[in-house]
Amino acid sequence: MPPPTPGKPAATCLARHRVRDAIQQLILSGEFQPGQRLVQQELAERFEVAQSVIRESLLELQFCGLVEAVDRLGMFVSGLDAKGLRHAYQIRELFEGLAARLCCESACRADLRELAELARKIFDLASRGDLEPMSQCDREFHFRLVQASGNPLLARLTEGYQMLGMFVRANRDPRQIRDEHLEMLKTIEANRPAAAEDLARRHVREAWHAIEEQIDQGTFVPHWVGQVVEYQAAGDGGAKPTKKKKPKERKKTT
Amino acid sequence: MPPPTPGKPAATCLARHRVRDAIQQLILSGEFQPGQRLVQQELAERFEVAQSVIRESLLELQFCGLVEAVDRLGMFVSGLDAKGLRHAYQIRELFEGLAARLCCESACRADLRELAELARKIFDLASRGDLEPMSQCDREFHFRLVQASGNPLLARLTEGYQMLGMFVRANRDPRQIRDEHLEMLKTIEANRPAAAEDLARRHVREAWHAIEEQIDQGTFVPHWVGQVVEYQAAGDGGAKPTKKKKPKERKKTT
DNA sequence: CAATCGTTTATTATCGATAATAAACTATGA
DNA sequence: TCATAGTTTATTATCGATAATAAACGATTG
Repeated sequence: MPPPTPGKPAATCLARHRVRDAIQQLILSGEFQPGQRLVQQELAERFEVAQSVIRESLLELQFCGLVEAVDRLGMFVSGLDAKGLRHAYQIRELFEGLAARLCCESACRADLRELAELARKIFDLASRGDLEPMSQCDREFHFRLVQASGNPLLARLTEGYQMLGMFVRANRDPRQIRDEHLEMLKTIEANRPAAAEDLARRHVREAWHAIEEQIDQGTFVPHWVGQVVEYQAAGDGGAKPTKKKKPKERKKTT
Repeated sequence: MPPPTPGKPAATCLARHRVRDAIQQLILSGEFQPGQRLVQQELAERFEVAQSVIRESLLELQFCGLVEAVDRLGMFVSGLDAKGLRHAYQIRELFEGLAARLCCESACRADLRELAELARKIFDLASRGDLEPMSQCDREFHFRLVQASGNPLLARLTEGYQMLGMFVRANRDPRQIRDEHLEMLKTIEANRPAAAEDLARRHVREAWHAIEEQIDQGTFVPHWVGQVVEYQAAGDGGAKPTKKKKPKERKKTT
């Protein structure tokens, strides 16, 4: 007769997931910088779990694209270079376009209303200069969009992989962003799939152009940006043992 | 002074990867059927590694989309239903289209020559009725295409996730497949990105239609098909604890 | 001073054992 | 017979320890 052990929180989430989310948070918040090495033992002590739990969490994050693993060498916070971002945006453009198109037949009124609400909120926050909440809202807008698309694989890929580029902030006119969002929604509501797809793709392209400009001007900060959204998804990934990573920053013999 | 231990194979690959590939093979070959439970202990004995190694391998495969995990319950070979396949093909269409488009500026002559070679080989094999090698060749064709696109993220997503749909066989006229492949290549060679993208997308749509027809007729076998290609990539993924899975097939008390 | 080789150390990869949990089973009572 | 509660068992999740490995260090020699 095993009593429910009243002292413990029943139905607790897997430690692996808890730690995964926490580390993700740390990466997105900037506390863990791109390129930084993630030492398993250190993290294990920090989160008070065994090293193997950290391993598994990092594996999940690897597949999210937030960390990269090199066999026998370690795991590192993924870097963010211009080329990688361009590639990510090429794909994001497809995803958002497909999402918008599919939404024409899948999104319900409630979804659209909520999306419009978010579009306005993004504008409000931007007007007030609250950049961080604005970014978060913007991400949520796009997450909701793919969720409303009715293609779970699309949602999983977008959320799971985070599409890398979703976590950098494009420096654009908030008014324009809002208008693009709203027009997209209007087109979806009008049930014009081709037009909606086109608008969504254009929207992503505009974002990319803004980021590209920042990169060219040297004003781009190669940082993950944002807080973890409430979503529930993860990993994938794969080991690319061929890729070499700077193994530096190893402790000296104290 | 640790001598190189001459008895052991130096620079051996991670056990995790070895096992991952082996299990993938077993799934694709059909020995492990969709829906089947993957018991860690069992696999650990079979591959002569610790259970934790199996865990990590399965995690990787989960992110590939080949297995699904349910927290505290186990891992199962992914199922293949009509809806899931449709969603996969929606995305595959985008990916192949983008790949073809990008190839116009990225693919070198050698790539194109090799692709043309493969296109012919696919036809030859199909003519002889060698369906399995044919499927493998076809997959290789599409893998090479995304690799030649010059967008590594695209390649990783396509290969890593295997795009699910890439591992079912569409029942089509081999001649038509060949012609579509070759026309696509010709368009790439002629540097007509928009046309190439369009052709690639159409090609995927055709494949999907063939599969859809098979499904409607009830002649579709819900099986993973194929052998592992030599690629090196992996998962992502994420746990979706909400999803319920048949926990059945548990051993009786012997 | 530069290059090479062995030693040390930090770190990952793997292992075997234990704790936690969910399903299967069994007994009990209406 | 059916439902329900307790027990057992199969299995996963976690832990702590060990083996394997790659970088850092240090001495030795040209």
